[in-house]
Amino acid sequence: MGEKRTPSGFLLKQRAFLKLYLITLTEQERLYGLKILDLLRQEFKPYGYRPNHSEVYKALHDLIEDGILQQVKRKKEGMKYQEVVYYRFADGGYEKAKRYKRQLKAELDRCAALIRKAIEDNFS
Amino acid sequence: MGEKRTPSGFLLKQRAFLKLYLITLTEQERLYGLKILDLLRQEFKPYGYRPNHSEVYKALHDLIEDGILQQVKRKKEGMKYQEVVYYRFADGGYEKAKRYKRQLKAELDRCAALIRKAIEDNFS
DNA sequence: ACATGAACACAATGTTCATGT
DNA sequence: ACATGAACATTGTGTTCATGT
Repeated sequence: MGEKRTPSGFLLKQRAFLKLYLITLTEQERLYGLKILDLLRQEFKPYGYRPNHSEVYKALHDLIEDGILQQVKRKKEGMKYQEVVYYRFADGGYEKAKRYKRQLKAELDRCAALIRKAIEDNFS
Repeated sequence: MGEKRTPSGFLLKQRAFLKLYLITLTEQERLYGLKILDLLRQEFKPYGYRPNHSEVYKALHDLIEDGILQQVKRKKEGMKYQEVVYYRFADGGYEKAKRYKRQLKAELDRCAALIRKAIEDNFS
């Protein structure tokens, strides 16, 4: 019945990948949802990856649920009325963020190794 | 509405990854479904990846639909009665296989680059 | 028990709709 | 038009069931 589904451990999921970037972006500059989306699309364009807006929002919401980020509603630069949602680390969130990043580093290394192996095994 | 779903172009899918290995295994040794599964699980164990039997069968069936492989039902080594399903390249399948592998090589290179970038962007 | 395969169920993620500025 | 978010739909994949040796 309500059994857990055990992942097979293939490559990391897009959601986790985005969460990692969102944490790093929060460490660096203050941005809001759609601006982040623009930025990521530009960054990844040469890599053929174009995330969509929902994934970014869902990743942000995940990070809130994880207790890592919190929202800050602010007036958009220059705009009088339009309010947008910026993010900063929640109380104790920075520690959690560092832990999450450590995990993801291991995951990325694992994925890199898996792909390297596939290239060796199939193209040598 | 029967609209197509455009993939965002994140990492490659498990199915494609397995199809690549199945082609290469077909070039090398004659194996059947569950033996292939055993082999792959052993190979990937150090990488934390453990495919399940359904994915392997689905990948094999995909390759048949693609016109790349065909089934050969044969008695299992030593066994008198048990028939198992081996695979070989279908007519013209080897050419298709080479084309598929070329594509996958590009995909794997792309994924490797994406992961390398993520490591640089988030851990430097 | 091993082997193959289909059916089913849940998870990941892309698309559309709703709401407001 | 931009921005946020939820709802919905489809794909990807893990689990279970069916059938036969």
